[in-house]
Amino acid sequence: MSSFYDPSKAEAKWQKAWEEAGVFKTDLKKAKNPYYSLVMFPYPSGDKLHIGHWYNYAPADSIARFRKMQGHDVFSPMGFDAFGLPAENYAIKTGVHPAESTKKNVETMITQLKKIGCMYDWDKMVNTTAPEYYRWTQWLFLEMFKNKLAYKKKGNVNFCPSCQTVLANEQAQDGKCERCGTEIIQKSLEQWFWNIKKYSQQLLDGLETLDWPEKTKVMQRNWIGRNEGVNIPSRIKDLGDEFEVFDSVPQTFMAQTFSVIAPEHPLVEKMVKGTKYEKDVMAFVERMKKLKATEKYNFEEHVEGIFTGRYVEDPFGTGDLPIWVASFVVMDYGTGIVHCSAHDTRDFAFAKKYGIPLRPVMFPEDPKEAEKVKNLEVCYAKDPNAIMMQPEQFKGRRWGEVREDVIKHMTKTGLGQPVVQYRLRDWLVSRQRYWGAPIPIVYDPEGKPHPVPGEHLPWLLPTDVEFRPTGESPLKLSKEFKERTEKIFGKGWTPEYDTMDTFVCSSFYYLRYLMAGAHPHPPTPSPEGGRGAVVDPSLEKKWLPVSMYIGGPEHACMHLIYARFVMMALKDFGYVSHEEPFRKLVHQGLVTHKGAKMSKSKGNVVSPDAFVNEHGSDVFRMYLMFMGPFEAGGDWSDLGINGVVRFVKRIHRAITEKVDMTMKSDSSAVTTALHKTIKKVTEDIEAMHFNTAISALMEFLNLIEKEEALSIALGKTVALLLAPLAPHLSEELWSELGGKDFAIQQPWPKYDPALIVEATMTIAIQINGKLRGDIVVPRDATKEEILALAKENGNVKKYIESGLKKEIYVPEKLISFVV
RNA sequence: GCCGAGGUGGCGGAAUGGUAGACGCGAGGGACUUAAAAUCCCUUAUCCACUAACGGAUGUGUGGGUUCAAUUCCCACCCUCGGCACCA
Repeated sequence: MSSFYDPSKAEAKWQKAWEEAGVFKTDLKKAKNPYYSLVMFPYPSGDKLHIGHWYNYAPADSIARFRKMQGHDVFSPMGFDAFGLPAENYAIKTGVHPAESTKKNVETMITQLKKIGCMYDWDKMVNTTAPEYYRWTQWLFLEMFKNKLAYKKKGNVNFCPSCQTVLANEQAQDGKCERCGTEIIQKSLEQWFWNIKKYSQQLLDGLETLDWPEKTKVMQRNWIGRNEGVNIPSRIKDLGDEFEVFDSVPQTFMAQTFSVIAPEHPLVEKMVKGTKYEKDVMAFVERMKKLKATEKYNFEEHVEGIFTGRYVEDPFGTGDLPIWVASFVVMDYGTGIVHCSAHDTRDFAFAKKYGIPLRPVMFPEDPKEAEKVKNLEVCYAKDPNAIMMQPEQFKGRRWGEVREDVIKHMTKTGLGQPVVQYRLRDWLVSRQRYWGAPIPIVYDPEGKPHPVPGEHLPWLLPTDVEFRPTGESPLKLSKEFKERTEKIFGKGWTPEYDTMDTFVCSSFYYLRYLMAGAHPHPPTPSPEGGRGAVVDPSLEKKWLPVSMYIGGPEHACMHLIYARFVMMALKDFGYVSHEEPFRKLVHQGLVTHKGAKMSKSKGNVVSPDAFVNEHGSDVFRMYLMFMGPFEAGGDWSDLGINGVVRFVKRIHRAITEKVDMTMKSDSSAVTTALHKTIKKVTEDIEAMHFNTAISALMEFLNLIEKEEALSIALGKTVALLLAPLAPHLSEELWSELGGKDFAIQQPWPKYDPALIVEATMTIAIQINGKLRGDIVVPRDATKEEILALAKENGNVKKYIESGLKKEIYVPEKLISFVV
């Protein structure tokens, strides 16, 4: 046995050996005890793998390996979310076609990924840009269309002036483009939407069944934004138009003295047409539209409005409500028109600004404060102890307890009816970009949309286009695309020129992994055009939901909500049996450097390559895991990695030099420590506390280094304990110790609970809560014996001389004396 | 503003009511070496005392509280990070 360990040689050797033996290939059909280990698949960028990739994939692989050794049939696939803007932007700059650069990037990335040494089953790879894949992205669109969940609508949509495309609501984060950070503007465009809103309640309810981080669930709940209230039937005086108005705080409905309507509301024009208000109101509406279209709309700077001259006809018997157009009303929430009262801070401020009358209906107990409310000096809102004055039958009751009764009252008298509103908006799926899956829709000469029939799928992305961001889809520039459409459908027919949001591609990829070999690389069109089912129902039933999904928290309200929606829709369409795709979800933390997020502009990016080339994958991935708790991330240190470099060298040396074939067993102290270590490492990996699992192994190493010789059984157990964390080192030790097959194919070591009990125990002694000494006693000592021994302790003795008030014994841990 | 997570040595962190600082980095000292690297051994929260040996005080963002005992539980506040934010 050699005590010198060369990671670069050993790692290449074992990666090759694993691949040749096919140890990570999963027979999806035959598997008995399935464990689906999934990581968020990467975008194949031209850059090398960064620390974020390693920090996601390596620990995920550790868990997968751990499960495999525990007897699961682990399926751990890898693929590429390869449609998207970077390749297109690269094409604009260099003229290299996105298909070409993507293909090249995928190839380099596969080589890099293989160096991590993860247990991926490469036969099951997917690539979203392969026609065999996007055929299913298009199929999904058609299913949505067929089931009336896809529709085209004109409306104000988020537009990124830099990416020159519209964006979904989820992708406009803090008013900025999720991709490039440019401020979003509003544009009125006709776009394709998917009706995710229909699944609001189901998306909310499903969260209860999931083993996900609570903060992610909270984020999704907030994003869905369930809100209970009443809908108040209302009518415009003289015009007779009827509509409903949502009110989530119905207790104060009697206080409502005016109404506000969104500038883009279609009723506005009708209300003012031919009246003296028309010119000013429509000018205001135009100004609002322009404002939103040119800059990030800041509501605090722009609380403004204008009177329409119209009224809501006396909804509560308190008089007509003047209707104002107001900048702050959201068109997409409720009905785009709201009744306003003195008991809402924004309504109050608006009324004050324009001198609109207010009428408070509840007051604080303190007469002085109540006077202020009466005189409209302050806005009084949402105080549970407020005393109601109106309506008459609720007089004297508290605002905080009257809600349900008011709703009942309104329902009974026809003033309103209970209703639930959600903040979630429909998913805008069209993009005015080239490098995406074409929307499989064609228009007849009248402009009516028709689905592209299944036999024409994949509806190929044309190649004869120029890459120019114009705000319109580049597909318009393709001659072939137009000709193809006319040839198939007839003269005057035109294709849809927009492509799909890449989040559509990633909303079902976990199903396509199960379709073994469906996406060969490089992609080669199969004679059947990749037909079949989106997923084999028996495999879906067996392998879903995903056992463990690991990825960044930034997807909480994007990918993770879209994928859930798509799965629910597919279940309703009858293609899958589960409605939730990911049973357990874990987010990896962020690896920072010098306290800041790594970025090219800050110049603090750490590239894994130099470290991996020098020390190997095992060291690099173990250091990432050792840095801190997995879900918390950590700050990278160039020096800190030395600890793990030493650990790998030392443990290899200790095992290879000290294991003695003739030794039958180890000392009882070493055996106890070994079993304690097995227990700790098992529990810590289970809980994804990799940092403490590694410390436990380091502690154990510190102990065995002091031994003259070790048994072979101990050596083999150590090799196996290392398998999830340092898989190559583990194989090296396993084979050097004469282990059969691969370490990764062995069962996970078990500990013997009887062996972790030590013969003696150390009892700490506290006097008035302060540690004053400790005693070592035999494990079978009684409480009385221990207390007596403690009182004899030299240092303790002088404290308890002054008189003992109380003594507390915590079994096996400590004694607390109170004097 | 609202929601969530967090604040522990020089640094990364450990401990979730029971010996605070495991494990590692860094630093200081020593051994080996002609020398250096590597490796190994000792020390390492702060302050005081002692240094022949034994000790003592303070200490987990701040201020209170509960308890024999609090990093851990409760109350108030400060700070950092993440998310949401005209949603009637």
